[in-house]
Amino acid sequence: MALAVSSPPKGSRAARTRATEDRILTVALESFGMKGFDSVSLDDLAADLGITKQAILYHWSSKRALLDAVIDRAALELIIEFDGALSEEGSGWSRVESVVRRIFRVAMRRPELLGFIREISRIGGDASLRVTADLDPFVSRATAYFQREMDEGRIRRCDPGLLLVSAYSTVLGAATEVEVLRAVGIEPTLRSTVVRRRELLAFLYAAMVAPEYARTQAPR
Amino acid sequence: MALAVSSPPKGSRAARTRATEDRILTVALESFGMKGFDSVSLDDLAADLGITKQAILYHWSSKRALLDAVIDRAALELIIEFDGALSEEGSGWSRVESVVRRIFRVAMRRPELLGFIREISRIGGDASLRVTADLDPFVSRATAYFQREMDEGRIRRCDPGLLLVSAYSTVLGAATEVEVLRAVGIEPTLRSTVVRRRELLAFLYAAMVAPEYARTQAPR
DNA sequence: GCGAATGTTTACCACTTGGTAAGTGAAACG
DNA sequence: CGTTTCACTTACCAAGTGGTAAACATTCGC
Repeated sequence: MALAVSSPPKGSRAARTRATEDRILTVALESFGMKGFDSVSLDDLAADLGITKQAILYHWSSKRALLDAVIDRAALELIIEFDGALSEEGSGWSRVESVVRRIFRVAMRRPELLGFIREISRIGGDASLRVTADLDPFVSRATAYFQREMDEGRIRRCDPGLLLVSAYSTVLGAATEVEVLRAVGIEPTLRSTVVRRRELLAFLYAAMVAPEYARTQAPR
Repeated sequence: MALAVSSPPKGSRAARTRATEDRILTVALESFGMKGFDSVSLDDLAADLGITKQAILYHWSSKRALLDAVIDRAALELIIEFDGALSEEGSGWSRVESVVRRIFRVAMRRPELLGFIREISRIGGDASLRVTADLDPFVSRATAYFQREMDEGRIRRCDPGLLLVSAYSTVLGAATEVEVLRAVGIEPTLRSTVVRRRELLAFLYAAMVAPEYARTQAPR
């Protein structure tokens, strides 16, 4: 499926180069995230882009180098998607809720992004180290936020890192494990997604919010 | 890494055939689960087994047919690992706790099994349908169990299917997302795993157990 | 306007992929 | 004991893999 008909190139040479690399990274992220790194050949990518594989290898010296670039891109997009939520107004539960809603939105609209992170986890090695390094500032911000909320008694006290992992994998799972959902008889329609998000928020609310604080706040 | 030196074959011919197919399925499950279906070639598998790729193709007509067999094997092993926990003594929280402990044990000792299920979810299509069908009886039992516990007021009332998915992906995530754990600063040692399991049980307890029932039971 | 840098293509290459065909040695069977 | 069946190997093959070399076209600096 050649998405791009070779359109008349516009702008300065540098701009066009940037645009091409951008398109390659976008399509690569989508393909790697949905099908897996090894399942996508450079020829596949090139065909989707309407160019030849050697054009890709001109911009990155190897498939592996391209992967590194895609990792950086994915980390950047993840941070853009989620970091804002940590800076939003509101405190305690309302901010957690906004993060969850954002993850659901991403899972619905950009499943390849979350799939890609999972794929990188599986590849392991240098790739994992790279995404870990890329995401480190964001993770620090998130854990610090949790720590603060715990100190102020709005969130049940526990290990902030583990809380982050639990919340992450719970939301990611409920949002992305379509086949598992099917197995338990939940067809992934838009309506069912809304229901799932609501129930998941209740689940997380019960798990995270400190009981004393909960009494002063309505769950939703 | 040839695991098996070609040992002197023992037993009847039928028995040896069964043993060979068993070894192939075991190694295939491990490799597919850890590296992904497309990342493992038949030559790789054969090398690990100390046989030739054509020996594999003798038992299954194609790589895809082998995958189907591995799916059935994985589903069977999953059911063996977990179904027992549903039949164990105890009720309410104690039984949930035993299932969680079992998943953690599997995630620690057989990471390839859970990784394989996730890989199948990603492959989608017929493969997903097959594992879904294989696991259906178990899923029915599990949801029925949750339903019963809710009816008797021991578990917070909600959609049993979603509860299953949430619990599944939470535990699976905390148990298997090693790279994510590393990203938040938790090195996956044995000791940290024990800590994580304890915290996760508290997390699940808060999320699942009905408040009225909780007052009559100690969390651990 | 011209040579040089740049982005892309065509033409290859060595190697790996899943899969086929034919042969081989040992066990099963009469 | 002979032969037939079975589990497996050796010998291939066409298609696809990541990657290289060189030719080519466009745009930039001058």
